[in-house]
Amino acid sequence: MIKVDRPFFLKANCSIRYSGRAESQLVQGDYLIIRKGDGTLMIHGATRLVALNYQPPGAIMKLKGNKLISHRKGETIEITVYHIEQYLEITTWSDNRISIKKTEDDLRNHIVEHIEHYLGQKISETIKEFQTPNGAVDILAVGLSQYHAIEVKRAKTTIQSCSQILRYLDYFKEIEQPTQGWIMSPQITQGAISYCQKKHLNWVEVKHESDVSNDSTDLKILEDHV
Amino acid sequence: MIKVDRPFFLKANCSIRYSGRAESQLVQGDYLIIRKGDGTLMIHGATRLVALNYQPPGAIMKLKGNKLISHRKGETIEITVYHIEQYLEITTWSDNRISIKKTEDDLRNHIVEHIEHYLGQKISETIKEFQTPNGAVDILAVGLSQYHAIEVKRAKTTIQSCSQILRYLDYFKEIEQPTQGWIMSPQITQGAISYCQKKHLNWVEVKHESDVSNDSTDLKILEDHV
DNA sequence: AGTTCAGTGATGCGT
DNA sequence: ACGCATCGCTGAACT
Repeated sequence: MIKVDRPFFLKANCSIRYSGRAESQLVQGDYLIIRKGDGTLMIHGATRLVALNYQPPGAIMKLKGNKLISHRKGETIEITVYHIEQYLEITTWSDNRISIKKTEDDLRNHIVEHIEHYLGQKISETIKEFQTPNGAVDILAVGLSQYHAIEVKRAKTTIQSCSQILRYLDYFKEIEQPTQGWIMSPQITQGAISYCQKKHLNWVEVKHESDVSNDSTDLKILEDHV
Repeated sequence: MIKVDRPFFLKANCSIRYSGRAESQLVQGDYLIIRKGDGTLMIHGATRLVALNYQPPGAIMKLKGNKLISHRKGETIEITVYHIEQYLEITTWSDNRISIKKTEDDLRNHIVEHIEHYLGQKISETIKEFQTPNGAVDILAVGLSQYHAIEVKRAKTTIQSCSQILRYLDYFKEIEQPTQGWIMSPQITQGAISYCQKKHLNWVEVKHESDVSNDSTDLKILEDHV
């Protein structure tokens, strides 16, 4: 008997029906089903990272005959179980989080620390996450004659980042505050470059601090050898 | 002994280190590790839908002492295993895909079929996925005096969808082709409405075909039983 | 509760 | 391979 209120691992021959924001069906087959203590439900097929069907934390599961029914905020997953191959209750399960580096936040902090270097001019003040009605500017830098609205991307900048900053510039235009738009990222796509040129946005290549310090380590080794 | 070339389920006390696009560490604890035949790797904690650490299809796994090392395109996950609680090889595992409805494509097709109704005027031609240098317009409708560039969203429209269509309008402005921008979706955010007004974009409320014909009665019956 | 945005986003489809 | 948009995105932060 499956206890649906505890975390479990289930390998079963089953078929799945989902209804909610969208609707989907999965033909009968052997799938892997995991349910976590917080209500999270995942049905995984043999390939791919993302689950075939899923429900985020908060779902309630019930067993009716050979059907497992999970429900959350108007969304329902119905698992019709034909054969159970493996059923395993998961007892001890840690709930730690990863500590992560090289995020956009890291890069933003690095840029703020070296803002005059990257903008190539005197800056009197920088504000992170400056709120506008059209969203928050990553970094707002106050120069002598104008503002600088800077959008930071941790990886490759695409054309939608250009749009993002244009929305912020719309606001500064409204309040008649001269502002230059900037994008700072390690990489940028060709389409974004073209669009930047048309819209008079500047792009500056920046590196993550850890990548920079790796370079300097190489340099030190080089120096030692010289 | 863990066979790293076959799909497996592993419950283990371990610690994880990830290095690649970003870097992360996960303190020692009891986690659930799944590896699929295509190389997919997931490390799941006790809560949340998304994995703590993961690798998409294509990763190669090797066992070195008590370390499981998975590598893919300059990205490495290192699992230091201290104690194995459960190890299970997953033999039969189906690789079917879900068939899904109420996608953006469904909605787009529905709109095209009733384009004159939704635009309230005579339309001589519609083109799906019309290519511009700034991206593809969902629906381009040719009216008597001007074009209509329509962005379709399956659910709630946010401010970034407005930006998207503005990029396409930039192109039509460049080629001096008068074009009206439209957003069609079941819902829209307040911020998007404001920005639409400023930018002279129109929003039209549209419903998914299945919602209109209210044939989701079977779901309601299901919910009643839950 | 609503809105916006980051993400190791992943995934698919186009060039 | 790169570029771009969608996703039942999820999750988090802030209003």
